[in-house]
Amino acid sequence: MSDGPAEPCTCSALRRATRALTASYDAALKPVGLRVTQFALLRYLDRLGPIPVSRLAAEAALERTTMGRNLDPLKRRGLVAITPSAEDPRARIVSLTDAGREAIVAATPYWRAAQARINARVDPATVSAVAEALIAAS
Amino acid sequence: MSDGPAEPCTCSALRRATRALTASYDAALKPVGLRVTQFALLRYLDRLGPIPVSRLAAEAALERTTMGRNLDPLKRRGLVAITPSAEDPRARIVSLTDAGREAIVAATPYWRAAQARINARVDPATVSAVAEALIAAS
DNA sequence: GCGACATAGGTGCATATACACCTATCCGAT
DNA sequence: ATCGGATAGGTGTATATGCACCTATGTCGC
Repeated sequence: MSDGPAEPCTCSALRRATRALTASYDAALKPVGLRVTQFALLRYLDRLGPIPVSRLAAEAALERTTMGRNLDPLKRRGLVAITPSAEDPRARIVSLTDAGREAIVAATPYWRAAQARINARVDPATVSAVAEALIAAS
Repeated sequence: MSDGPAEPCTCSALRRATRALTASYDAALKPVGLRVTQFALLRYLDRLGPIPVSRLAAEAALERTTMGRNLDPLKRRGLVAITPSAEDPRARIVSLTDAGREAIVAATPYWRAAQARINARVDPATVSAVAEALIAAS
C-alpha cells in the first residue's frame, strides 16, 4: 500500500462516467428493449442508408469485427438485414428493415428523454468538445 | 433513411471518446502487458490494501460480478491473491502480491506518459468536471 | 492471363460489463 | 435455538470491444 494522494487516471474517470451514462440511457430505452449502442447503430443506418459492414464500422469509429458482432442481436431481432452486394460479392450490405425503422420511431421518445435529462444537467456542447478533444489527442 | 441533421447522442459521443482514450492508454501500457482497466484495479488495491471483492467493486463503481471477473486475468498472472477472510468465511479478500506491486512500479512510467500526452492536449480538470457532472446526472 | 497486393469479411480468443439467479453464511428478533 | 432477512460471493447468459489469423475476391502491372 503506497501513501500520498494518488494522481487520478483520466482514462479511468472517463470510463466510469461512460458506464454511468450508458446505464442511464439503457434504462431509459428498456421499454423498447434496445441498448443505446444498438439504437445508435440503427440511427447510423437510418442516416446512411444501405452500406457495407466495413464502411459502417468506419463511420461509427468501431473495429470492423466489432461492428460485425454488434449487428448480430439486431439481425436476430430482424431490425437489420444483411444482403450480398451486387457489385462486389465480398461485400455484405447492411440495411434497416421495416421493423428496424419502426424500432427507431418507437425508441426515439425514450432516447430523447434520456438526452433531455442529461443535457439539462450537463452542457452537451461541453461534453462534445471534451469528447472531440480527447479523440483528437488519442 | 430520414433526412435533416441528426441530433448527436451525448452517450454515443462519450462512448466513442472512451474507446479512443482507452486504446491510447492500452497502447502505452502494452510493454508491460497490462490494460488500463487492470492497471487501475492494481492501483485501487495499492491504495486500499487487502479488501473484500464487494467493497473493491463499490470503490471502483463496478458491478460486483464484473469486479470478480476483472480480477481473473490478474489472478492468473499472480498479480493479485484471493484469500478467505478470517472473520467472515463468506468474504474473499483481494490483495496485491509482490509481483502485483512490481507490476505497478513497472507500469507507472508508461501510464504517466499516456497521462502526460492527454493532459497536455486536454485540460484534465475539465475532463474530471465533465465526468463527475455526468455521473451525478446519471 | 497470371501473379502480387489490397480489400471485404469471418472466426477464435480474450477482456470488460451487467443482469438474473443460485448458495452459503451472518445477524437480529423471538 | 431458530427463523427470516440481509450480505458475500459464484455462475450462466448476453452484449461490447478489439486483436490475430484465415478465406475469398477484386485490381493492377506485366
